[in-house]
Amino acid sequence: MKRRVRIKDIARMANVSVGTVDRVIHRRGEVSEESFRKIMAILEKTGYEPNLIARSLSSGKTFNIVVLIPNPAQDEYWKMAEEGVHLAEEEWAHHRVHIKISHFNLYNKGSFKRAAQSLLKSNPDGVLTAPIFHQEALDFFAACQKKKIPFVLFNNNVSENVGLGYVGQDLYQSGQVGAELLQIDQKEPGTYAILHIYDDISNSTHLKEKERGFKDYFLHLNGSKNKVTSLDLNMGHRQTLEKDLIKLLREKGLKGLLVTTSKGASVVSSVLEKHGKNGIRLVAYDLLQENLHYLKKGIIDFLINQNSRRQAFTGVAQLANYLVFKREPRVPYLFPLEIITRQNLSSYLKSMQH
Amino acid sequence: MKRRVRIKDIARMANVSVGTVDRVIHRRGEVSEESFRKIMAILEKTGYEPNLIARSLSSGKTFNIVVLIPNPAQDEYWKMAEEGVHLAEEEWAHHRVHIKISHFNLYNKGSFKRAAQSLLKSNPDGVLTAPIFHQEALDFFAACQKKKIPFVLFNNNVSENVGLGYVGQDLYQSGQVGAELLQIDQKEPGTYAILHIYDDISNSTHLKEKERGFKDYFLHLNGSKNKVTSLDLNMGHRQTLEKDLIKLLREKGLKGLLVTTSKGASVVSSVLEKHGKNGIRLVAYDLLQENLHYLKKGIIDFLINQNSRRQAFTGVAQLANYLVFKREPRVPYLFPLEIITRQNLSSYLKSMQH
DNA sequence: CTGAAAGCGCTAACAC
DNA sequence: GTGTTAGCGCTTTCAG
Repeated sequence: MKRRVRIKDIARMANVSVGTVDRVIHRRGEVSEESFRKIMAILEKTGYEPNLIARSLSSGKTFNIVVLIPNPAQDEYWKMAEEGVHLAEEEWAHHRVHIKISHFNLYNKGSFKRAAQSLLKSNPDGVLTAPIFHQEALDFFAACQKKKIPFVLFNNNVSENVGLGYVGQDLYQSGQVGAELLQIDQKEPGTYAILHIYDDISNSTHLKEKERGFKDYFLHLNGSKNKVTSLDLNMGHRQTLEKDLIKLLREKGLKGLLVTTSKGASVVSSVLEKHGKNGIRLVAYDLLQENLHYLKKGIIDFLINQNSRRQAFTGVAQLANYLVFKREPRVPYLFPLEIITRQNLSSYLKSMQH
Repeated sequence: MKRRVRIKDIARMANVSVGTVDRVIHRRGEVSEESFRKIMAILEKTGYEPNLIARSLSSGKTFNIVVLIPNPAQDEYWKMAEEGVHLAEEEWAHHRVHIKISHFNLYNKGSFKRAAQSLLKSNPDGVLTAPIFHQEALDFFAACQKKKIPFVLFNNNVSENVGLGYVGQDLYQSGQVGAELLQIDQKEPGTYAILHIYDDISNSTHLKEKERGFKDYFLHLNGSKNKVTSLDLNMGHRQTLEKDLIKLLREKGLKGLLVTTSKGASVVSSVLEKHGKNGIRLVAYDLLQENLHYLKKGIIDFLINQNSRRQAFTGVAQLANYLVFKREPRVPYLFPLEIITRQNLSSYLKSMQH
């Protein structure tokens, strides 16, 4: 059980001081050609690996990370994300990583812009955010770049991502999985709908990504004669929403619905429950309380778990690893598309306790 | 951004030295009533949290963990488990945790006993193992207890578990999920079979747990007129195996098969492929190469991912956390029952790269 | 009972 | 260019 080689060991072997070794390890220059070569050789030969724990302890740096996410009071999904941030906060506190959470209104681009503005003023060492508003996010990222503030995205990606990375699911594939779950074992062709249900305004560039996957799935299904539609519904106008929904449900041959927003599932579920399920399959997103309720009841057939909690946790970890240990995140950090049924639900709930 | 309070701060506030503070923190005694009280009060008030990183760095202790698992050459499932161990090894090396892997023959109780014996002689600080052989495992655990060696189980639990904890899935529930996946959207009652397929000998107390869940699922299905059977097949006798299998496949009304061993899936798949799938649903375990092949081909309909890699990784982590940071593992550490389909498979493969 | 001091492995400021 | 040294926060030994 031979111990790891330390800087001190390298120094002795090279007949130099630890200071010099440190300089070549960090390529800080001010080292003679000769020493550099010799030390590098020994580093190689011994397979030196720095003790990152000691490094972080000694460096004495502190880091401020800002997490910019929707207000958790508006949405259980974002509440779970915030929990993940708090978990990460505890974990990284030992490394002097401090986290500040900044909220914006999920349905108000202006609030995002304002929050982003004041965030920039505080000159954080890193930023984690969910780029819900496409254009506004791009502007923000440009500002971050100018100020050389590293940033990580989660929940949804933007194709122009120039940050440190993305943590989350492949939304296109997510749409495909949703489609598959609706279509499994359906013998007859029929109608399948993808529903975007939001509050107030649509901010849905990333929901369209799910829609693409959804539609492509049916397109590539060999010889399928299915009809595929999409529908945008506003939770703000509950009356119209229900009317539109019921109209859809009445359509003959309707086989399945995929609801893209985690919040929208309960609305659809309640209507479907009143109207009668009639074998119409329903797939939705995330382990929100209401969704669990309808899953257990059999109104929702499958949930796809986006795990905002772990996404946020991982997002912070990516950033902190970069700052503290200079570990460049491998991009993107893709999450599995977890399928939740009535039977495996409890195993997911239990595993979330960790 | 006020910094965390350190031992040094506490000491100053209490007008004592850091040594004394350390003594009360660790209840090492040799401290006057008065000092103890005063320091405790300050500890409380300031909400002192030790810096575990610094603690581990300073303590200078090294730990030897032995991982006792089946030979990875025998089985891809165990190969993945070993990968997880290696990952954990890297991660914990900074904390002076050394890991030694010891193999036994998956089909030979004697080899387990021997490996366990010699393991005990090395007096490790902790043990992680998969208790494949029930009775032998119990004997081994008793020995560990006597020598006060903490141990963690993974892959399958034993009800008499007196160790530090269990890392893995709930096998009873696993059987239920398997049953559900076979039964989803089946309109007519029919026959469902659970197959235990092993090499040489059966070591299957834990497979029976899956069987219990499987059977109970159908039992509790309201008003179901399904027939449920179980079958033990020996891969060593390929001829008999195929004959028995084909006999089963010919049974009228056969709707679905659950294969409990990850290795068995490919055998059943190949037979099913030759014989014709005829709408017989097949559910199996784990992301083995061959299983992926048959999943993509549509022979296997669903896989349940046991994630031996992450199980082993987590098992080591539980043990290391206990040894290094004295963190008592919350028991048991249950893993989700992940459902893999053709569409979400790639998301799992990608997410495994982390 | 208590304090002082050395040291874990590494960084960084400061001499020479 | 290079070596020395003082920490980072905590543990542990050794005087007293």
